[in-house]
Amino acid sequence: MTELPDQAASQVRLAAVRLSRRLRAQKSDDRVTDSQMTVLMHLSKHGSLTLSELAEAERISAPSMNRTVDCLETDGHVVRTPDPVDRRKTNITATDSGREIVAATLHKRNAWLTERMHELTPAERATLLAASEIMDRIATQ
Amino acid sequence: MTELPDQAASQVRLAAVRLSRRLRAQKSDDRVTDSQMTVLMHLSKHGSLTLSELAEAERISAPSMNRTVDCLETDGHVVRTPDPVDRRKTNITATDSGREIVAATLHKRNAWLTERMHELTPAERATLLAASEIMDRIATQ
DNA sequence: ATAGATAGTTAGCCTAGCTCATTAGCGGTG
DNA sequence: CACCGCTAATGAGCTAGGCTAACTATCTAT
Repeated sequence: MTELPDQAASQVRLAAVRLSRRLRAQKSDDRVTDSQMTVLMHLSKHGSLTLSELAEAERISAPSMNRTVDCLETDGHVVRTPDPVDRRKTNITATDSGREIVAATLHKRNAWLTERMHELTPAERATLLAASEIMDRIATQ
Repeated sequence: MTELPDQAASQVRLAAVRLSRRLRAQKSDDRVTDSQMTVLMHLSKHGSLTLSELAEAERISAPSMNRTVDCLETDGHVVRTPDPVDRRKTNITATDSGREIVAATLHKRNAWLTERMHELTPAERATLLAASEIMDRIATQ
């Protein structure tokens, strides 16, 4: 592994891409898309956030996040309220509808992966969980 | 973890999606896109394959794979040759140009992740590598 | 001979990322 | 106080890469 870092990276890359693709294919109902769901989760965890904060949290560009928030706003799952102090900023908050979706959708959304993880050995699950922490650190650093 | 399978799955899901997104953002030159590169790698490893075989290998639909192969063909990196035995089938083969790209691009493509993995401890790298095998198994099962 | 299955393809849709450019508001300096 | 440069949000338009539905050609089995 140390002598073949490229191949190790290649293997990790392929696995991450394939799993992510497979996860997206499991669309499990719903009322919101995957990226919208991520934003709603973030908002119900952290309360009101600005567009830039949301974009940075997911490491995507502000215009990309703007579109996602637009859709959520149109569907009534978030509201934009201008910041009273700095009027350039817009605070984005989940509505009751948005919070309700998070509560209702979370386990449905993860059902496929949860089931797959059930079929693993405890050691494999532990490895996966440990790795997910590392992957997230790499991805958001 | 066993008592909170949804949260474990959620963590793994987020990590996979975020890492995959981050990886895609590292586009590193080039002459081919990410999915084209994956196909070329597959072809140079396994020789001639049909469209369906390629689609199944990556667990995507035939039309999706068809588009990727179209682009590769237009750019001269693969050729389609009708199967002499079963004329419904089309064998897809990498050209010299395609193989050359695989050789030249592999390490560039993984440079970002390779570098990140270098910053990990050996134990973390081992965890990541072990997890990638599990993730790939889940994704392609 | 024909009916059904299979392989590839075309057309058209969707999600979700991006850059570039614009508008509005903020803060500091001549 | 006027202006300049920075920041926040947004609009426009592009791209990659998934999908389904529907068509054609071919094969296979009855």
